[in-house]
Amino acid sequence: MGERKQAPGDRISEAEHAVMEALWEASPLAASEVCARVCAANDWSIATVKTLLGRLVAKGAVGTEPDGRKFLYHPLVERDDYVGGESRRLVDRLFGGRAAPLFAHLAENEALTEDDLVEIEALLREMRK
Amino acid sequence: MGERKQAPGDRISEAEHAVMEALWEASPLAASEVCARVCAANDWSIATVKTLLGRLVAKGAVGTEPDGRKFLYHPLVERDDYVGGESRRLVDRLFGGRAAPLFAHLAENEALTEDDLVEIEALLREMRK
DNA sequence: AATTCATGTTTACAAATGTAGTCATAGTGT
DNA sequence: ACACTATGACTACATTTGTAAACATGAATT
Repeated sequence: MGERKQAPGDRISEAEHAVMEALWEASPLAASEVCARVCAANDWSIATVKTLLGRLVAKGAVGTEPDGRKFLYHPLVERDDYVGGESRRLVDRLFGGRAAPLFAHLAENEALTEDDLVEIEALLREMRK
Repeated sequence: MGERKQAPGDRISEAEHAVMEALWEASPLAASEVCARVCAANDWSIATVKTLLGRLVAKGAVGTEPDGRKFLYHPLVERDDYVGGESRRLVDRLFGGRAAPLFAHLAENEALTEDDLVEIEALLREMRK
């Protein structure tokens, strides 16, 4: 059967997610390199990053490979899976699993740019093909 | 400028959200009535519901009106505002504020039903009008 | 060899969250 | 009047999260 990317209870928290983004953008990275990419934006210290990395490893979302005396970290969860899971959760929780109301909401809130509209139209045509 | 429905730090948690859904569906409700609607589904006791209601009142998301010796609870936050805010947060956090990639994701994961497609197409036409 | 530095590990601690018990109090039934 | 019962308020407590310091260890530098 399918692959289990992550234990179900081990959700990635919001702070952890910022670290994941760094690793998805480039990996493997050392803790210091992750900090270089996220500490300023989030006003974190290296200690915080180390904690978050440790928790992500514990959750099975990040893997390590030794590099000399230190570790390099790399994602074990794919961004697509995470993002898809989170999107799905939101749609399930707020819209009873239906995507159309979400879309309607974004439209109402003017969260849709002209580019979005064009892209979505293209996607729709693609799906209809 | 715009209205501030809720202090920014006072997010509604997931458990609290279930209570809000009950109140959005029908209000005002007594605590026991809320429990009647959510306790079974979430395997909660009345005590849990009372705690959640108390927290929601503290957060300013729910208001009370006395009814004899008890309270009736009603939402102070509109569902549309909550849902819109959460949707926006997700799109911002995961898709850099762009809705199209979210849409693409839902499409990929087959999270879009035929009905969704039809509705979204209609919405698009509406926006183009 | 001694000092410094980077790094992973352990520990810390407050706030939020999930879940619920206890307590005081005010009606209800008898 | 008195025992129950429903109810809101207060208290409780484990877990998760955000944020970080302390510590041990091994490498780098002098």
